[in-house]
Amino acid sequence: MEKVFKALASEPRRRMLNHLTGGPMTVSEIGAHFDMAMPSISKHLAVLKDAGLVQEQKRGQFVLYSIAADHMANLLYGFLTPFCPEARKIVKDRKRASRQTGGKP
Amino acid sequence: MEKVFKALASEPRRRMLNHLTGGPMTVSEIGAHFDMAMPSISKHLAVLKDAGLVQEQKRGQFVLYSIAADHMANLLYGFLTPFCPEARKIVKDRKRASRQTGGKP
DNA sequence: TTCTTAATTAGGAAATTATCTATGGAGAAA
DNA sequence: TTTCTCCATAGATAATTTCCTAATTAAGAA
Repeated sequence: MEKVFKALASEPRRRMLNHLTGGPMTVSEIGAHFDMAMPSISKHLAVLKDAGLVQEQKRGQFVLYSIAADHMANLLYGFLTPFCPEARKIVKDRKRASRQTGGKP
Repeated sequence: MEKVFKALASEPRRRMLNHLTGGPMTVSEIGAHFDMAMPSISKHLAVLKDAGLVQEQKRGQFVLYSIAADHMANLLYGFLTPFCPEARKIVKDRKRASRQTGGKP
């Protein structure tokens, strides 16, 4: 949770996640939406990856990043469980759905 | 969202929220669970309050803090909506339930 | 091979955050 | 009133985060 919330505690990183909802993107494509040097983009993506919020996939000389929306949802629902009883049910339902669609529970 | 995630990006603050699930507590009561000077406790609570994750209530010379679990859940479900379609339904259901129980939508 | 593009790593400056001690203020108790 | 308790604020310092430029690695293209 530490890494997750630290990763989300940055506006550029949250914007990157939003961009990635449109599908996988290369580092340059993502960077095109930001007024920031490329190494900074790369580092932000590394933080998101370290938190498990995105995945990377090398494609020749490119690196494609994609969002790990399911994992992010599981983490946040899990965090909410102690505070919000309904979250427990959501987590359970998600696990069941995941089993049926082939994800490991 | 910036303030919320920055507030949650701290282990002591997340622990404080967990302690508060047991009900309202004074600053000293909360601080008793931490090896930290009182002003630091006070500051962490101020950060949580600024993010809307707790409420404070003065009681004589004491200050009672309590968790704003509903607000926290609404914020996180709202954040998840663009990434996780089911979150939208949850937000909608919560709004409906809130209207029925007297919360303003 | 040599050149170009894509991305990361390295190093350092500036801003933010966390923590402490010391102090201040408001309410209860003596 | 004076004193004590609870809590917040102020100021200083150490640690962390963010961002840049420069250099490096890796893959394609010429």
